[in-house]
Amino acid sequence: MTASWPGRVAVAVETPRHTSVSGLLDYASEQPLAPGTLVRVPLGKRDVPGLVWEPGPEAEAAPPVLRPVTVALTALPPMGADWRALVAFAAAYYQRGLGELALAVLPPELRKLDDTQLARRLKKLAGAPPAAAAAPPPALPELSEEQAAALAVLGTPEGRAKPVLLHGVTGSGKTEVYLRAAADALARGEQALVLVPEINLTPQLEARFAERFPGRVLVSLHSALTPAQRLRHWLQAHLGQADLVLGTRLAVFASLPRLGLIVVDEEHDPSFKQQEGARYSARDLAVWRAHHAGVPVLLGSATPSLESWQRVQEGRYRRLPMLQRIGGGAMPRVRLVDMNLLPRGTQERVLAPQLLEAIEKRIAAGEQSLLLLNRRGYAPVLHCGACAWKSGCPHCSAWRVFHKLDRTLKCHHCGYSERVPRACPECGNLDIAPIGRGTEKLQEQLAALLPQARVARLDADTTRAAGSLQQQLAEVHAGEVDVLVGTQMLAKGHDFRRVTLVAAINADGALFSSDFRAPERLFALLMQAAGRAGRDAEQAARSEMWVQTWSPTHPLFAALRKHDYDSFAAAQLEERQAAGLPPFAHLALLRAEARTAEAATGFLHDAAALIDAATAGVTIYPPVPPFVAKLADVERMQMLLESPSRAALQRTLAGWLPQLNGLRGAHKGLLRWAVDIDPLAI
DNA sequence: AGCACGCCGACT
DNA sequence: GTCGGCGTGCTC
Repeated sequence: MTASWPGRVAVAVETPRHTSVSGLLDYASEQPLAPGTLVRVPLGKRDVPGLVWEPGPEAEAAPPVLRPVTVALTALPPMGADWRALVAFAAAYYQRGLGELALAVLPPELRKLDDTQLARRLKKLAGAPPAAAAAPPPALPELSEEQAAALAVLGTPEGRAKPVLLHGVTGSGKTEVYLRAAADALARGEQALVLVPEINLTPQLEARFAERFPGRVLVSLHSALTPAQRLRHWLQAHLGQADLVLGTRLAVFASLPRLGLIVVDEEHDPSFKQQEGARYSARDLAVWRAHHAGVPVLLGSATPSLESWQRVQEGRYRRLPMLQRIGGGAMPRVRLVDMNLLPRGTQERVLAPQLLEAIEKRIAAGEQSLLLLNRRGYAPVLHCGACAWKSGCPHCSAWRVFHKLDRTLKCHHCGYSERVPRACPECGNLDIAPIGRGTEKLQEQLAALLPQARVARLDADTTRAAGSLQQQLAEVHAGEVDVLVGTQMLAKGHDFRRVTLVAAINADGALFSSDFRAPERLFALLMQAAGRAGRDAEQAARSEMWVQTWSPTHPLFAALRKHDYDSFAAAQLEERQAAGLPPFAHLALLRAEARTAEAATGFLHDAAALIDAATAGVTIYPPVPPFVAKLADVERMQMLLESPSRAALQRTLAGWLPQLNGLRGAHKGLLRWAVDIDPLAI
């Protein structure tokens, strides 16, 4: 709490919200400091970074004596009012400390510099020429009817008054619409912000923007940049030098003094939700930011999130359909393989014979096949036939995965890794066997089944080294690969011209998950995967999407066959409404971590007891363990809160979370807790 | 979250 | 005799 006072400034300081010290702290300052100024202030024995903020409501008891601001970094232009509003909104909505969030979304390098170092960097940036001599503007491709129609709508003020959902199938040319919309913003002298779900997707989009806008300053913002690059790009955006900012979810917090357009590509992608710390949704914040700044926001997807889809139904978003592929190519034909019909004992070992045959035909024709299996490693678990030992992780409630190439057992959750034992560690039996299969094994099997083919694998293990993803993709593009095996990272965005067959090897996993969003995610993934085939219109007619499934009668597959997102979405929304789930209800998840499950559960129970659920208009569910209950020797439990009213849920949380502090002492072994607003997985 | 203070076990 | 374990408390 703080009051306006001569010589006094309110500062948002990096302190977690669940401590008594939260919100704004007061400091003395001789010179008046504008809100948004970066400062360092004393806190206890430390010097911590902070941001000057506008004073909050009057405090009844101001501290008797104020400590002075240590230093103000006045070389850096203060963070603007729009940026502060965004951060303040996000902190309140996601229930985090203002200063904690504000400083977490600034480039980490910024806090290390003093004012003179900062001034030097800024001077260097100001001196840099604004990009090389303008290359000739490229010839613009002719627009399809749907692209032209979408742009016509976007060109009118009414068309931009609401968030726009660009519902475009893979290959329909959404990117061209982004480019034209960005061109409009640039022509108005404004900046465009383009968000993509994954770092992997930035280079190709960056290339297209760079080609289209020669002479304009384009910067990227994502966590794979070096600290110095990230600071430089961030500063270029903050100073208004960058015209185009392209980045992953963290870029939604970029400081953009001339913001004129926000694009969220693949808006349905779960990667837009931060899964640690402040668990914000960059897509939702993008919509808020655009609305607050009065600029258009463009959400693009072939399979929109049901949240966005429902908003279209309610008339809050405008949908612009783009359902034709450029060049008139058809979507690939979907072929289901009923795994129940395969001979017993063969299902786990090989692909369905008809799929194998189809792949062989592609190889003979010089075309490529893409096989998706969402499991890294050779086998998800090792098993001893004699004593039933399995390769569990000693630190997590999960199996350690057998990686054959480097002969290790690796936990994909905590990273614990050991050499594969020669014999069962329990009983000494030499006959320990892998169960199930991952991408390594699939690649091995394919190589044996298709000795004439060049079989490559692309997953997080093969792309660990910097640049290796781009290099492997280049090999695929160059036609040096016949069959490409990989995880879902293959399904996203990459434009494979020679691929005419895509197969999901084990599509079902998600269907049996307890997560209510599993069908939505699976449908999106399969549609996206299908979009990888037949990007070349000439081949589109012959291209196929194969799905191996144990539940061929699931309605999801019927919709997939027809590439019918609309009916799938309608059916899902009906189920969600009946069950009182998002987007018809709002969720928050309180997660607790402790030495023992009992401590975590006890804390959650006590926390629940603080709320009068009936009066609050909120339903509180009993604590349950998450999918991986123990992670790195920490036991975890979570408790779901649900309300049909977002406001009621927000009100409850705001009053409740500060009280949880007082519960800490009563639960021995409780390590920490956190709330996740609008959780994606429950 | 840091970083202190503070009170009990095995080491040079 | 100290070094150090982490419990509890404070930070404008």
